This record gives sequence, C-alpha cells and structure tokens, in this order.
Amino acid sequence: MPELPEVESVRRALTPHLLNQTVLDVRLHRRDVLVLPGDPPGGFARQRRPADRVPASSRGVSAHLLKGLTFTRIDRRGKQLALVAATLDETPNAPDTHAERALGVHLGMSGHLEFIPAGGRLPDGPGRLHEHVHVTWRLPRGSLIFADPRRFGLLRALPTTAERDAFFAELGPDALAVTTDELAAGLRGSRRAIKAALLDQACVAGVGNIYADEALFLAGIRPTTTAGSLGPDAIERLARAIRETLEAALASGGSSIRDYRDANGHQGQYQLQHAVYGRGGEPCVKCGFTLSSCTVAQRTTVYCRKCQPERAVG
DNA sequence: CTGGTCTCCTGATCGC
DNA sequence: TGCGATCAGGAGACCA
Repeated sequence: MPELPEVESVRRALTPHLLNQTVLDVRLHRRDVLVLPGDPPGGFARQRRPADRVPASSRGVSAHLLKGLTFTRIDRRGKQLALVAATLDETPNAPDTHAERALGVHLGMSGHLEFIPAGGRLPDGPGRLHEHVHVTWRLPRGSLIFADPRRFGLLRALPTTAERDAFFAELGPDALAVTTDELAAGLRGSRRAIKAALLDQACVAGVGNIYADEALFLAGIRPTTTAGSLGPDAIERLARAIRETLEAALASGGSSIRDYRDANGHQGQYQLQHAVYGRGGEPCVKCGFTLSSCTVAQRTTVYCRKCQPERAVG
C-alpha cells in the first residue's frame, strides 16, 4: 500500500489522536506481526519456525506494545514509522530514568493504522480490514488498530534509543528532502537500473513503485538507465523530481489505488494525477505517444519512450 | 560486495 | 455464477 506520502499522511492524521493519550490496554491477536528483541531480524512471520517458539510472556509483550505509556510523538523516516511513548510522571531531577520506548511500524503492502473513536466501527472497505485486525490499543477516547490483510507489514519493538536509532539508521536520506549530493552518493558506481536504485530504501528512503515511475517521468529519465551512468544534471533533475512528486502527492493526501486510507479512514486523491503509473498503453500526458510497459526489479514499470529517452540529457 | 530472483499473504479482477 | 490465472503500493532471504 503505502509509500512515503501515504505513510506521512497516516502520521499526520494519527498524531492528534495519540498525543498525550495513555495506552489503557493492548490486545495482540497475531503474534507473528510483532518482532521482539532477540527475534530473527526479519521477524518470524517469514521464518517458518516451529510453533513452540512463538509465545512470549503476555506481560512482556504488552510492555513492548506500549501498555501503560503515554504517546509523546510519531517519528517517520521513509516509509517507516516509530510510535514513541513515555511514562507519564517523570522525575524532573532524574531525566535519565524517564522511561521512553517506541514501536516501529512497517505498513508493508496492505498495512493500516486507524484511530476508531469510542463507539465508532471499523468501516467495511476494500481488503476486508475488519477480518484482519492484528493489534488493538485501547485509549481514553477510542482505539488504535493495526490491520494488515496480506501481513507483509511488521511491528518492531524498540525498547531503547539505541534500537530506535538502529531502526532508522539502515535507511538512506528521507526522499521528501533528498539533496542532489545525497542522491549522487547513493547512485555512484551502481550498475543496476536507476529504478531499482530508487526502490532500494538504503539509497533513498520512501520511494516505492508508484513514485519511482512518476519521478523518473518528471525527470525525463528512462527507468532502465544504468544508475551510475547518470550525469550531474540528470541527478539534480531526478532529486528535484523526487521531492516535487512526493510533495504534490502529500498535498493530495497520498494515492488511494485500492485500499489505502489514512488514519481517519479517508482516501488520498493523488491517483487522479498519476502521469504514468497504471497507464501503460494509454497516451503520454506530455506528448501523446503511447506509454510503454516493462518489468524492472520485478515491478511493473511504465514510461514514455519519447519523453524518457534511452540516454538522458545531462 | 553487487545485483537478480524467489518468497511471504490475501483479495480484486479478468477471461473463459 | 464459478473457477483458475494473474496481479498488487514492500522488502528480507538466498544465490551466482
């Protein structure tokens, strides 16, 4: 589901509901959506491990899921969120004892965080979300739910600042503000296709299949171009195109292709402005030429053979 | 190290 | 109406 604009829209919509709210109770309906310290790095959703290693003490799990703590902020880098919470009464003279921990959230393809006001109900929508609620947090004014039909999403317990830092440190610069120099550093010497590089979260964090195609179209660069062969002008155009594409999408609340909704259940509108994504075989919005489709990095890729020439200018 | 391929999972859609 | 094939916004594991 979500790339950076969608994740940021969720973060913004969720923040006022969570800030200063204490987690009264938490229910984990599926253990395998949660990664605890000591679990295999990818989580055991992908590990095909024996069932007898699944359970962890429910008390420990509740603490990792922030029970009893009060939300202080939501951080984001690329497509990753960290819900940060702390103990309510901290001793002013002993800030180091101030107990703060976080919960990392990957939404994957179909992950969904939503705040349900008290008395409200989870709407029946695409993806049959109500059948795939894996975690419920009870708050004073309602409930926060994590639902994820395809279960590619993950929650990661981040009990210490070191673990939180590590969670974000594996990511490249946030795509919303990526500079030409940062992008150039990520592409230098790379022989893979530029689109594959953009999808690599260590190169630039937050770009997925939709916005990779959109940004490459805006920059006039063919997705199959070897990343390391791009000249300085092309890299500058691309960095700007990434920022502008993501900002425009964010301003429209993201793209709702099928089941994306923000944390209030609202759809985004940016899908109405896609120039290439999902438009293979249709006319280019700039020149009218029929848009081409191919596969790059196992992902469907759409581009214009005329507006995105083999050899990028610059 | 790098880059390409496979895989995890459910649901929507399309052709027959 | 039903059924199988195909595809989907992500990314970790594995292999050459």
